[in-house]
Amino acid sequence: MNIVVITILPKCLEVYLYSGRRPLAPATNSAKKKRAFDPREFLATIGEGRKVVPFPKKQAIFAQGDAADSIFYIQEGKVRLTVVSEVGKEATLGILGEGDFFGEGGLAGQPLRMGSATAMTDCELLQIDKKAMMLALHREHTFSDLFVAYLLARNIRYEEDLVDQLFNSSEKRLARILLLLAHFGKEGVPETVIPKISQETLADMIGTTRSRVSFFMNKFRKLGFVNYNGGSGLQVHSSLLNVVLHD
Amino acid sequence: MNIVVITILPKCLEVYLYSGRRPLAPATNSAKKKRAFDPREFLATIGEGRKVVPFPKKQAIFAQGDAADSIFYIQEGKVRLTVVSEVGKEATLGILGEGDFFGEGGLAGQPLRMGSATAMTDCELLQIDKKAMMLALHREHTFSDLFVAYLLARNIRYEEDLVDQLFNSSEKRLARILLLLAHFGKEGVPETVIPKISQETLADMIGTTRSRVSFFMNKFRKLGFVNYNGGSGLQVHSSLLNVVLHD
DNA sequence: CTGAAAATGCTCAATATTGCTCATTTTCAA
DNA sequence: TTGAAAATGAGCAATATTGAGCATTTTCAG
Repeated sequence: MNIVVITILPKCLEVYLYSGRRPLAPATNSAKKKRAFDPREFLATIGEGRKVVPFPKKQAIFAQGDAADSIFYIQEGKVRLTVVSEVGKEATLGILGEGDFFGEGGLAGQPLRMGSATAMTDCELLQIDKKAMMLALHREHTFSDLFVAYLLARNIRYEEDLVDQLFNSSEKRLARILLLLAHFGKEGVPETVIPKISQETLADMIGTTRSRVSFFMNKFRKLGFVNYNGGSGLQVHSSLLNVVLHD
Repeated sequence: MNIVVITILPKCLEVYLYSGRRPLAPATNSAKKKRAFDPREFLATIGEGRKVVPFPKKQAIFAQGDAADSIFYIQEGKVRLTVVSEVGKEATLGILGEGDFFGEGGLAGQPLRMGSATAMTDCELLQIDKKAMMLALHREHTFSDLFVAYLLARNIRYEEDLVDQLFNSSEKRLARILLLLAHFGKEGVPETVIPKISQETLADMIGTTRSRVSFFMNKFRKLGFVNYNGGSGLQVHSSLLNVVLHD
C-alpha cells in the first residue's frame, strides 16, 4: 500500500513520509539532502509577498499579540516558540529547525500571534505573506504538498506531547524531552551531545519547575544516564535513559 | 487584511475562518447551514475508495494498532478518540462532531493507528481510502481547502490543550473542559446543558484521576458553578465557571 | 580580565495529587 | 421489574510537586 502511495506523491511529500522526520525537530542530514522544496526556486516564481529574512541569535521574530499577517519557513537555524500565561509563567511549545513552518495560525483566522518566536541561533527565514501563502497553496502543488505534510507531522507531534502530559510524571517527561533533543541531528548514535539548553527552558517544555528539573538532572547524572559538568556539552546515554521512560 | 483573504478563499474555507468554529467540537448551527462541502457531491465525483458508513452507538470505528489505511469525515454523530498507555491508563484526546476529520495519521506515514476511535452516538461517517484521499487533495480544490483549514484548526486546538496542561492545575483544566463542552452547539447562552459524560472520561481528558474530578465537581456544585443531581443533565454556568479559570 | 547576570544545586515547609478503599446511587439490558 | 454493572461521593495515607530562599558556579559583554 505504501508503494502505491509513493507513486502519487511529489518528491517533497515522499521525503517527509519516509525520512522518519518529525516536526518541531530539525531534519536529519539525509533528509536535508533529499529535500525537494527549494526556497530559491519558490521565490523565483511570480508573486509578491515572499522574502528571505535573516535574524541574528536571540532576536525576537514575533511577539505574542503581534498581528499575524505572515508565516515563516526555516531555511537555516533554530527557533523557539513560547507562550506566556496571564500570571507570567512561560511555556516552551517547541524548538524548530530547518524545514519547519511556524506562525501559521493566521491562516486559520487568528488575527494575533498567540505566542512568541525567538531565534535561538542565527537564522535565515523565508517569510510569506498570508495572502501570498493562500495563493501559493492553490497554485503550487509541490509547495502545497509540503505544507500539508508538515501540518500532519506537527499534528502528530502535538498529539504525542499531549499524550505525554496526560500519562507521564515530570520525571518521565524530562527523560522523553532529553531523548528527543538528543536525536536532534544525529541518528542511531548511542550517546549524543545536546546543544546548550537551560534547566529553565527544559522546565518550561515539560510543564514543571526548575527545582524539579535540577533534581532529576542530578538523579539522572548520578545514575549515569546523562553526563555533564557545568561546562558546555550534555551527553545523553539514550539506551539507559530509555529505561526511565518504560520503568 | 481579512477582507482581502476572503476574496481568495473558496466558500468552504471562508466558513471555517469566520464561524469561530473549533475542531474537536461540533459545528455551530450557523456553521452547519453555511458549510459548503457536500459529501454527496464529493461521493459522486469519479474515483473509488470513498463510501458512507453507519456506526451504531458504542461501536469501535478503529482500534489502536489497526492498519491505518483510511481516514474518516464525520457527517453526523459524535466520536471519541482515545489512547491507552503501556500500563493501561486511558487518555481521551478529544470528542469530535460533525465536520471533523479523524484517522489522518496514515497520510503522514503512520502505518498503524496510534489510538482508538469509538462512536459515542449513532454516526454516519464518510470513509476515504488513503490513496483516494491523496488523489482528492490534488484534484478537488474545495476538498483540499477544507482539509487544510481543518488541520490548521486542529493544530490550534492541540496547542491550546498543550498550553493548558503546561500552565494550569487540574482544577482549572476541569473548568476549561466543562466550558468547552458547554459550548458544544449552543452559542452565547448563559447556562448550557452538557451531554452525558462520565467523571471517568473527564478525568481522562484532563489527565487526572476520577477522585479529583469527583472532588472538584462537588466543589463547583457547592459554589453554584454547575448544577446536577445524579440524573441526566449537567448545567454549566459559564460566566461563573470562568472565574475559576482566571481566579 | 572582571563584575554583573544567569544558571545551578540544595533545602524545606506547604500543598496538591495519587491510588487506593468502601458505601450508595444510577443505569440499563434481560 | 430486577439484578449486575457502572457511576458517584467520600475518606485517607503515601507521594509528588510547588514555590521560595540561598550559596555557588558559570557565562559573557565591556
